[in-house]
Amino acid sequence: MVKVSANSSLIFWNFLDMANERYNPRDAEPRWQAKWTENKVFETDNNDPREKYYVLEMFPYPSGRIHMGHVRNYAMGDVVARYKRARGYNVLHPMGWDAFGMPAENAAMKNKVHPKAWTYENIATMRGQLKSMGLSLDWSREFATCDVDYYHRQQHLFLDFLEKGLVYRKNSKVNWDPEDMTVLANEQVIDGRGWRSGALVEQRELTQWFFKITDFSQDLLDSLETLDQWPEKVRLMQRNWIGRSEGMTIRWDVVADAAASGHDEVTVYTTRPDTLFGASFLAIAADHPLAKAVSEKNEAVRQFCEECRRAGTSLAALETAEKKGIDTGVKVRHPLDPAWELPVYVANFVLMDYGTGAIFGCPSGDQRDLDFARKYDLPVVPVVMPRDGDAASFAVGDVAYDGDGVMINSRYLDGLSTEEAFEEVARRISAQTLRGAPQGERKVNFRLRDWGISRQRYWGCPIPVIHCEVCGVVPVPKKDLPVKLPDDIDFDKPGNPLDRHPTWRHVSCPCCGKDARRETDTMDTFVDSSWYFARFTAPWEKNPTDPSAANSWLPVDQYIGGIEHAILHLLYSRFFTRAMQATGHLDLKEPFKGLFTQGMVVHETYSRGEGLSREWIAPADLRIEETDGQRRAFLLESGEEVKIGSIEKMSKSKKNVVDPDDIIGSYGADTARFFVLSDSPPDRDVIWSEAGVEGAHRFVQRVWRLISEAAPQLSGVAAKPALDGEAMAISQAAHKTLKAVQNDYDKLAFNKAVARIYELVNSLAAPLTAAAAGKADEATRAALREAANILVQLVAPMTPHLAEECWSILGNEGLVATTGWPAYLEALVSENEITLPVQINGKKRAELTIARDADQNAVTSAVLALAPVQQALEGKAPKKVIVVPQRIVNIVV
RNA sequence: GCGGACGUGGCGAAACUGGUAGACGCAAGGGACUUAAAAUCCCUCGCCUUCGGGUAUACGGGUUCGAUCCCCGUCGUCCGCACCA
Repeated sequence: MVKVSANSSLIFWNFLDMANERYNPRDAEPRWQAKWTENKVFETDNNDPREKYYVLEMFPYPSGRIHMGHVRNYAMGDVVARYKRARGYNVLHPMGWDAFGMPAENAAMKNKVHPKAWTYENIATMRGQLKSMGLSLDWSREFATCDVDYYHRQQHLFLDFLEKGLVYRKNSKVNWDPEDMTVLANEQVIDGRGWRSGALVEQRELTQWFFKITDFSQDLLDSLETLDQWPEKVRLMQRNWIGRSEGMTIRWDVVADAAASGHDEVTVYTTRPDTLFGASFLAIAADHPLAKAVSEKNEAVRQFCEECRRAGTSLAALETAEKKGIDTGVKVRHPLDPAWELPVYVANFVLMDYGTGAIFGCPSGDQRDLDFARKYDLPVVPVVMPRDGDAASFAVGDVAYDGDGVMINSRYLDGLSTEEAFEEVARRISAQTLRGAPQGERKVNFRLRDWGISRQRYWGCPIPVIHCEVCGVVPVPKKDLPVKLPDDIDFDKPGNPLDRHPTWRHVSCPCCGKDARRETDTMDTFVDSSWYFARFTAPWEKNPTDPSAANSWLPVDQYIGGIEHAILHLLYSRFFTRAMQATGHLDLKEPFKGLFTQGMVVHETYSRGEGLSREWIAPADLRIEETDGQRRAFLLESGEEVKIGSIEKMSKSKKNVVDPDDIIGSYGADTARFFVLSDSPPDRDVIWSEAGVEGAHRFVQRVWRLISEAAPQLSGVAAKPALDGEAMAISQAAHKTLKAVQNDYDKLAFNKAVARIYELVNSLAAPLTAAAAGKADEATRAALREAANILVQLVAPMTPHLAEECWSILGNEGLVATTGWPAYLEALVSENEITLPVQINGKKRAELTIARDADQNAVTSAVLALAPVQQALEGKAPKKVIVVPQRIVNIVV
């Protein structure tokens, strides 16, 4: 694997007595990294007057070691940072750690290490790994979210949000793991059981802290339009998540009856008021107040509601659950016909936390309502018919019609379109009153819920409030911040260690001075990552931000990270930016101007055995052989053959991981960086393969060999592009590539940049070799020196160490890292003559080389004179000649 | 179920969003150098071919002088949301 040995001295290079050694990244990389650090090349000054550029990659969770996904993510960000720096921007490129969270507590329970020690040790390891990648980061701004200094400012923000009414407390249903005695997030509940304990998860009502993200629902939706440098996919996902719908609320009068205990109306939300005459029942959620009231007197209803609550947890159960309901006995009056009475059911498919927790069922227009109606034998009246339907014969069988169309069976609405009927019903019901208030109103509804941030855990940012029996919930005064996590904790028992700490929670009330207790909930770790990008702009500041620094650096110009954060992290950050604007910490709405979601690093899997006894094998433990096009894998130890399986995301469980340390150790950081950037488009998955890495490494060595061999001949001449003569081809290749690659870098098309650079190296190989042998004249050497410099600058963002090494041996002053981007010469990138493909009837039959600025007539007559064209025309005139300037000529015969 | 994306050689992919399909890399094959190997360099490489050419971008249609690109339909893969009223 390690191929960094010096070349055999037996090899005889007749033209060369030096620089015949292979490039040794283990020597060169640390050397250049030290040089960059020593010169503080990547430390950013907030007072630098140049135009700013903020590039940020999603900061890592300090899990222990970096993985290839990190390498790819950070390599991309680093290319952008180095490229923009060369283009003259004042670049901010910081790094930190998303350091709070469950794994530290799990490690504490399992290995008896303190979460703090575990976390900071991991950070130290990973910082070292990132540094070995040679990333152009401003390490002076580094922080971890578990630093007291950071969460102190987060508590400050919390208090400001609280004061602004953006934080509140309410009862809410949570997933409660009775064994671990903790709340679980939805994604931590698998098939109704806790992901760690395996215990059946219960739904519990707890008082929880919430951020009022719904205050911004409409704005978060509307502003997506302005994020034109975000992937359309992500914007769409956010749009769906916010889930805006336009409809109306309608109040239904309850028919006076002994069964209806204390409820005289039911409010439903609907997006289809036009179908009101097709209504045949109301359905309410099991948690609806009316359902609870009825339950007290009706045992059957109580049991049904109970059943619904139990079934609610697992997704699989929801999918397959039969639509079921139970008649409450309550009847309501139709809002457009007081004589019409409808039954009220409790139904298992109605959700309490969407709309009003109550719906009216229109079986002909909604498949679910139809299934329900058929099951309980409720009327099915078609009220909407497709435009081309026949009113007399139109009927609904087993399939509901939920499209637009023409109203039927709807009295005065008949003949109207669905939109017109919507308007008419909305108008009538809004004008109608029930007990002195309008019976309904137009309402925009959102799927987005407020953000519950309470976590019953230790390793998170403490929520800075105090509960006093007299004064109620009292915010911790800012002067008393930070509320620090206690260090002396034990994880012997399940549950929140803060809760059972002997002294921590006991505190006197800041208002009345009486004994009170601290809030023991800590914040969701998504809070930590919702504003770190703002903190990086002035991490030394005693307030959460320095608004002037935040306003000048933000928004982040290019944010790069995984698609898995398309919704939550990005939505929360967008909310936080708005909330911080409302509280004066910065003044903008959208934190991320450009967003790029990179693909994963995937790898083949290897295994032996079948089913339960299947055992996964790490790639490091085997060797691959190829015979007759068949690839086979064998264990290194025993030689036993194992099965080559599918290509999947690198994961510990499938053991198809490659450790970046191993790759950097044997091939160097440049090879690793270059490989993850080449081949696949950056937003797609890249397949890690040994052959691919070898290829990347060959490229690194090739560049070094070509340049270092020619360097003695080039370092003495001044770089000068050749504008004529033999050497012009060299300068043209370099300048054309320069233009193309900078265009690719602008678009983050790293794979295309790589391809272009390969082409340039291929075309420079022969002249460089000739120059090394002393067979190049002065002009050629000057052109080669210039071309070599350009090549080095082009690769510098991707393989920065190699670039510095080449830069230096070519005799250039200073560092590539601080050298400005070269400018291509227009004269060298535009050709005087172009070759046009000539098609006959759309098939290519000839080529025509002609002056670039030749007019259409000149092109036409030149084309018609071509032999293949003459032949095809057989003396006749062409039917049509299409000349696309600079592109193609097509002759129709 | 709803919404979205994608489908190009043995493989990863290009093709300036209607203009020479397969750049570049990987793998493979042949050759040079070498006692031999590694490294390096050169050549070949979608399929068929009677060597003129024919044919090919999941499949079937359409629009166009011209379609990987636009339109309609079919199949397949992946992703997001999911009882949303």
